[in-house]
Amino acid sequence: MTKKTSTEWHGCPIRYGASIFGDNWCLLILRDLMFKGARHYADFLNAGEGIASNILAARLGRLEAEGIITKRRDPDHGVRRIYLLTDKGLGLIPAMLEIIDWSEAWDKQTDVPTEFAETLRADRKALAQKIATALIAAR
Amino acid sequence: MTKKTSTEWHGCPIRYGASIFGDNWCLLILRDLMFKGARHYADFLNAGEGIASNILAARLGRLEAEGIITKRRDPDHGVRRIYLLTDKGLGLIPAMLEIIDWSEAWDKQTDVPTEFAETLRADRKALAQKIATALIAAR
DNA sequence: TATTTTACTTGTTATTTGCAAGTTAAATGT
DNA sequence: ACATTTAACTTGCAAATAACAAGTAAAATA
Repeated sequence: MTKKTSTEWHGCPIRYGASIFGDNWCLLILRDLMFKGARHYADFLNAGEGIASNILAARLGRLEAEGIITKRRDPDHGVRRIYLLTDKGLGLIPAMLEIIDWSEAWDKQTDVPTEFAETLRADRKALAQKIATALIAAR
Repeated sequence: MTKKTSTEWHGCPIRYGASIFGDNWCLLILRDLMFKGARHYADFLNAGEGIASNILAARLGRLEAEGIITKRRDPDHGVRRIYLLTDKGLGLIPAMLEIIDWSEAWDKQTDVPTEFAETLRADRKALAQKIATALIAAR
């Protein structure tokens, strides 16, 4: 990737979106934050995807730098840090839901829980809102 | 990434979606196919992002292997190949629109044409359908 | 005060990317 | 008919990134 920093970079929404979505590990971290209740470093490490510790640190740093997540001390356990989605991060929920819907539709091995799939089909916007509300409440 | 090919891989829609969305170049190729009328190898090469020829070939191969695009001879010019989105590929339009909307909302440098942005806000589903229909007609 | 928990770093090796140049097949020009 | 050009790749190599194993530091717990 060269210095497209002047013309194309600025202005293209996919180009910008790709800076977060165009990364395997970022997507999985966001998934864990949105749908699996992950909050701590160890939650991501042990999510079962086999991310390496240094890569995880790098990605969390990138997401934080982009303003998609925040890091704070865990009041219950000072050495722990809690990672949370910012409003900007919550804004990615609809895109994630579309990906889920697409995978469910086209990948035979994908298996979304029936209730989730139904709610998704019935009213995406409402589901996105519901998930966001729950995550905000858990802040 | 280790051999999660057996357990987690199967079943998780984000994990599957990440195989396409979790790649910078795939996203940009899809963008060019959906919104920029790209059809030939050279169109992607010269899209202004600076993708290397070998990487482009690898990504087109991956997308084809995943059933997201098809490759065919250009009847007007036998050495040329035409790359087209399959129905599965068209199914990614809604997810792309969400990413566009998100970037427009959160990135200051992103600048989506007003008309497009308005249509997007007004009725995403209709816009997705309209784009898909146009692409099918151009097949 | 010694051990453990938790979030990282560091060093090394393997894999992937990016770049420059080359190859092949079909079209076009002379 | 033959040489040149066009278009889609391939190949080889250097540079960047990721994966793996191990280690460190600060706060909690025993």
